[in-house]
Amino acid sequence: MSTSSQHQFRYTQTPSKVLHLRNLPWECSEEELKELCKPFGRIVNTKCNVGANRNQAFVEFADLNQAISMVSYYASSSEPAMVRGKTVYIQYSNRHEIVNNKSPGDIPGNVLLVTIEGVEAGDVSIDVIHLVFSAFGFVHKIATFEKTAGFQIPASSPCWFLDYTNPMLPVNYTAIEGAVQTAVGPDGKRKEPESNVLLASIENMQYAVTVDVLHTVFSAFGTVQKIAIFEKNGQTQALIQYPDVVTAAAAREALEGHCIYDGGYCKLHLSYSRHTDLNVKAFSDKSRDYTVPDPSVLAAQGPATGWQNPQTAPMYPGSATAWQNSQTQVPGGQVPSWDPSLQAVRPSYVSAPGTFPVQTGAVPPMPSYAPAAMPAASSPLAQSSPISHHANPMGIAQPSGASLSVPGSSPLMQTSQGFVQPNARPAAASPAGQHYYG
DNA sequence: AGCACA
Repeated sequence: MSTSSQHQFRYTQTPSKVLHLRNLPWECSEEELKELCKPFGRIVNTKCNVGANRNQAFVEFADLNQAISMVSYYASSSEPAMVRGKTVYIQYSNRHEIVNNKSPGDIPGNVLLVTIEGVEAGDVSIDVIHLVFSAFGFVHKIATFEKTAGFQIPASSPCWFLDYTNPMLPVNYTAIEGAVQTAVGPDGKRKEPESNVLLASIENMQYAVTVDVLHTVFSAFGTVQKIAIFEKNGQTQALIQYPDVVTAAAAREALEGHCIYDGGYCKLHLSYSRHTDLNVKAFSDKSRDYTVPDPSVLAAQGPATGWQNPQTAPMYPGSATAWQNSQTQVPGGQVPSWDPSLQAVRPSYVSAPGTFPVQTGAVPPMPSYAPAAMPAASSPLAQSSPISHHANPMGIAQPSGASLSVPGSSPLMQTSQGFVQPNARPAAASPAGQHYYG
């Protein structure tokens, strides 16, 4: 036995600003502690619920004399110190300050642990969580998991993770899209739920696939709200957000397995993302949010009428409108306000999404616009020629305006010419929040 | 009823 432990219980302890209190009622609160001690001085710190029985505590006074006065008082008092009817024994602590080593969960930090009760798994999406907590500031990252037995997150359990801090990727979709596959992996439930957001993997990416290219390709099936491009295991992937599942399903059905360019280049493999609302930088080279009004034309467009609460809109298949499938139809009443104007730039001859001709050789009845009529650098969408597998008159213009000049490449995007004509886009007809390249 | 924290 060491001398220090012998000294631990000595009768005459050196006075300390810190008092050790024992025989407290179980889980004595800090308030109860202060009520007992504050008549003797100013309390600068406490530590409650100490010991296996959680019935000890420490109180630190601002001044040593205050601690001495308390000890002295009760040493000579006929009335012992009491809390909730229990006699409290008070001594000088053998330390001279309280160090508050709180339990991990009590340490103020920049990461909150949120427990959501009374919901089924997946009822509260990461998007909703993001929305809620964004009200108080920038949310850097979110990880969700199910706590079943124990407190550890098993490596095999689903753990949805979003990173909002990557400057290149406003959202680290790499992680979450990867998590989807492991989540539904081994137990046979590989069925991915439909989503209004498509995950596109681009194989054999011989040529650059830009946001603009993707926008053009995927706009053939409806309004593309947001796009995010990222790298995953050296492969380029992209997320394409539609307003609803129906449109996304149509696009997926039509585009799956097809190539953006002739010759098997930039082959698309499409699946459903777990996302319903992407959090992307509105104008970056790797992402685009078409629901955010282009600042350069915002003034001319008036108030934005984009999806202000987009994460809920695509959630209900019942609200899916018919116009995506029947593009000549006037949209129904539940269509957002910008939709009717969309019809103005959506020609009736664009075939239904299901028959969207990609590299299949099915040539739609499209007018042949003169490529020369198009501003050379105005838009990467500018595929004015009809479907042709023989030549790509302009190539896919890069954002810089330079042409790719890919011989023999015939991009998918040609079918989009009908409703996105850079040289004929009516300013008023462009749906609000749908300003493509201002 | 007798000293946290590492």
